Amino acid sequence: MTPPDSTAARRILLVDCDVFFVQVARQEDPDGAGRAPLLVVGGSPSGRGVVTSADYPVREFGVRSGMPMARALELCPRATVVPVPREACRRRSRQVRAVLREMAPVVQAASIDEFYLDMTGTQRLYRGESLEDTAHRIRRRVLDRTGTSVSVGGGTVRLVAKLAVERGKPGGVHVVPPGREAAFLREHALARIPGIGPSLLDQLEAKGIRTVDELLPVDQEWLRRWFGPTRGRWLWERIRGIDPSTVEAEPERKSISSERTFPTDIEADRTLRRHLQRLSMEVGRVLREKGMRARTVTVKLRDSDFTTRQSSRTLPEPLQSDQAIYRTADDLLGDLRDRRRAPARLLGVGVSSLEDGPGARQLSLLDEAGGPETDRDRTLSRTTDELRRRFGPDAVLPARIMEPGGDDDDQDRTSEPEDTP
DNA sequence: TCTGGGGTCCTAGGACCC
DNA sequence: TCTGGGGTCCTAGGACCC
Repeated sequence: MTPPDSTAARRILLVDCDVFFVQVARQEDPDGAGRAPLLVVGGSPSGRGVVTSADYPVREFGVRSGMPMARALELCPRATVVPVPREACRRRSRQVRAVLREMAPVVQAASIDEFYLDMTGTQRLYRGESLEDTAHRIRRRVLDRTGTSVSVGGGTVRLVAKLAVERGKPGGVHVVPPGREAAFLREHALARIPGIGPSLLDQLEAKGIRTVDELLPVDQEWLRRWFGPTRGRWLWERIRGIDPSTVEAEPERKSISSERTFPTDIEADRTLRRHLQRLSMEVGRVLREKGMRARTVTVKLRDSDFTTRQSSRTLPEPLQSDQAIYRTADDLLGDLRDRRRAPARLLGVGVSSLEDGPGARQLSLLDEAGGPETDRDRTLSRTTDELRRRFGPDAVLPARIMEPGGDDDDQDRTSEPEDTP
C-alpha cells in the first residue's frame, strides 16, 4: 500500500477551530454567553446582521452561518445572541498560530480559525510517527496551551485535508491515506466540495449532473468548453482529489478594505461622504500599519434594492495617506451617485495594487507635478497614526482633518465647484 | 427571512502597443 | 486600404469562502 516513492507524497494538515466564535464568546463571558444553552454569535450594530456562528444545538433548529438574524430567531426563538468578540478572536487566533508554528515547518492562516500545515519532510523529525498521531498531538497541545478546541483533517493535498476535517469535527482527527484521494472525493456531494457553490451547482444540474459520479465520466475537454479552460480543468481535477495549491507561510496581501451597512438607508450625499471619510481613514490606517502603499482605490455602493455597484481608479503613483485615498474615493462615489441615485444601504472603500513600504521615498518631483498625494498628506497621516498610538484609536476625529475647508454643504454634487487638488 | 465584513480569484471587454 | 495576432493594463462584475 506504500506508494512507489513515499517521500513524494505531501503531508498536509488542516487545523480548524471548532465553532470558533462561539467558543471564544463563551470563554470571554463565562457567566453570560458561557451559560447560554442556545448560543448564536453575530448580528451587527446596524441591526441588519447575519449569523456568524451558531452553536451545535442551535443548528438542530436549522440555523446556519450567513443566515439573517431575524430568520435565525424565527427558527430558534430561545437562542441567546451575542456580538462577535472580534478582538478576542484575533488574539486567540494568533495564539493558536503560534503553537502551530512550533510544531510545523510551514503554517498558513487560511482564515481567522483555519490553519494549513505542510508537514512534508517531518517524518524523521517525528521519528516515523503517523500523520494521524501527529495530528492528535497537535490537537492536544493547542488545547492545553490556548484552551481552544480544534479538529484536524489530513491528506496529501489541501482539498482532501479540508474535506477530512469535517469528518473529524468536533474535536477529532481524520486523515485520508495517500492513494485514497479519488475514492474519498466520491463519498461527497458535489455541493460539499470547496469552490463548488450554488451557481456552478445550478449550471451542472442544468446539464443533468448532480453527483461526483455523474461528473467523473465527463471529458476534461467538455468541462473546458462549458466553463472555460481554467475553470474546466480546475473542476476536472477537483472531483478527483487533485489540488496543486501549496501551503504558504505568508501569502502576499492583495487588497485592504472597509465597509459598513447602515442601520437605515442613507440618501444625503453629505452623510455618505462623511462615512466615506471614516472608511478611508480606516483603510489608510491598516495600509500604513502593514507598511504598504496602494495604486488602486475602489468605492463600493449597495443601493436600497441590494444592487451592488463599484467604481475604481488606478493611479500612476501609489498612495498611503488618508487624505489622498479619500479624495480619490470621493470622486468615485460621485460617479456612482451620478449614474444611479438611490438610497444607499452600504458603503465601502478598498485599496489594491499594493506595493511594499512607504520607504524613504525621495520627495517632491511628483508634488511639483501636482501628484495625487502631497508631502503634507503623508505628514498628516503619520501624525494621525502617532496620536492614535499615544492616545488611543479614537484620538483623532475625521471631520476637521479631512475637511479643512470647514462646513460641508448639503447640495448636489453637480453644483459643487470642480476639485483642483 | 431579507440578506455582514473581510478577503481571493476569474472573466470579459476595451485601450493601447508592437 | 484592409486586416492580423499577441501581450499588458485597467475596469466592472460575479462566484466563492469563512
